[in-house]
Amino acid sequence: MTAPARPRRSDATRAAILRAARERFAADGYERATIRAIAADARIDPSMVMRYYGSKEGLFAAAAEFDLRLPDLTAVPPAQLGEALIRHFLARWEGDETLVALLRAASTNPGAAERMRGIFADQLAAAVATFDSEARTTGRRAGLVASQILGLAFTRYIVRLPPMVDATPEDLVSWIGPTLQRYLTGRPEN
Amino acid sequence: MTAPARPRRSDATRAAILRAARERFAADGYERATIRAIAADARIDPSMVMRYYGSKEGLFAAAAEFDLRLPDLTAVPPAQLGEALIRHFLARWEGDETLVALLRAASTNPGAAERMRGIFADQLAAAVATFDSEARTTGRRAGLVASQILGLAFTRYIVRLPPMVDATPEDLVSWIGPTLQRYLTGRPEN
DNA sequence: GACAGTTGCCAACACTCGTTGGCAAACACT
DNA sequence: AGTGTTTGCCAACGAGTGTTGGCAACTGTC
Repeated sequence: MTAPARPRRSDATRAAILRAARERFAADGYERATIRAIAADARIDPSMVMRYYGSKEGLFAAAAEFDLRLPDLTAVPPAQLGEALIRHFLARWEGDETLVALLRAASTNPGAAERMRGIFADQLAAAVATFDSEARTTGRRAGLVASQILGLAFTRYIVRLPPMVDATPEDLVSWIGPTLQRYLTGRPEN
Repeated sequence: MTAPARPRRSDATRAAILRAARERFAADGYERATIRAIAADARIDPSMVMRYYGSKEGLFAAAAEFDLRLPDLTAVPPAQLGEALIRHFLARWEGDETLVALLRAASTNPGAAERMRGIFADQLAAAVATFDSEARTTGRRAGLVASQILGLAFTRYIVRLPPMVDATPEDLVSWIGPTLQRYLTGRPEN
């Protein structure tokens, strides 16, 4: 349908806009991140943003494209699933501010919340399903993992609770890894 | 300092504004909740909001006043601390939308984030300190508890992940109670 | 009944926002 | 060289924001 992706001269501008948008959305949330500010960061005119992305919603949709890049969990020893997951998420959060942008925006923007639901329903639940075949419990396990992962991100990157900001990745792995492990493979009330 | 709180005829109006503000802040977040919309809900003129609360920030500060009302944890058997806490939080979330308002606003409003830090640093950490005297670990335990509690609220009330919305309170107690228990009394890597 | 204080509404200000249309320069291609 | 397309900027529109000042109606007190 779309053109065969012939490189355009404006690709650099498009990328600059996207980079600035991710920064602003991550720092300020959806409504406080203005098109004008994003354009200023990218050193172009606000109208260019509209031409290339149609609207603010369109820009956000493009900027919030995200892949959790979950590893193949069937290759992980079952007893180390929790540790592997928390390590993966920590690395993914710190290296890419897209998830922080999505997290901040999801609080106030329905579209962002919908996207967040999609990511955790599709990608995370799918990964859990590779080793937990019981369809009824898969969703719950994925939801519980999401609650702890997003709570970690929320307290560490958004609210910036001092104890969570100061904790080293290893601290977090040793405390939260077992939690995820139980959510993934345990039974309640044990 | 302030007058001896003689009842004013406008107290009902003040209360109506506050109630409408909490609803709007909880539903829409800080920036999307407009003074005009809040005033319309309270069936008064927007200028009244300014007269009684000074500014939008002042209104939010008044609307986000919140007490976790944590019980005396020294009266709880040590082995049931986690369960007691998750039960208390679930009841507190569901019965009062102030915390949802604060949670939503904290994503984008620095003042709200500061308030959230204060609540969890002062009230929660203080409660943990009543049975964990080791000052160095108290903050960490409180932070971990906050991460799971806020993650639960975020996924259940804000993003509305289906598995977390559908879970009954008892489901959540049986899964998350043990997590809090370990954060409160356990050691890492067990 | 006169009068100060309170309660409420109306109209407007100054500003910012997303968004649009037009125009000039740079480019690509023949 | 000439033509159509792409890239970029400028100026502006219309809507919505928090906020302000003034004015009418009501309340309570002497």
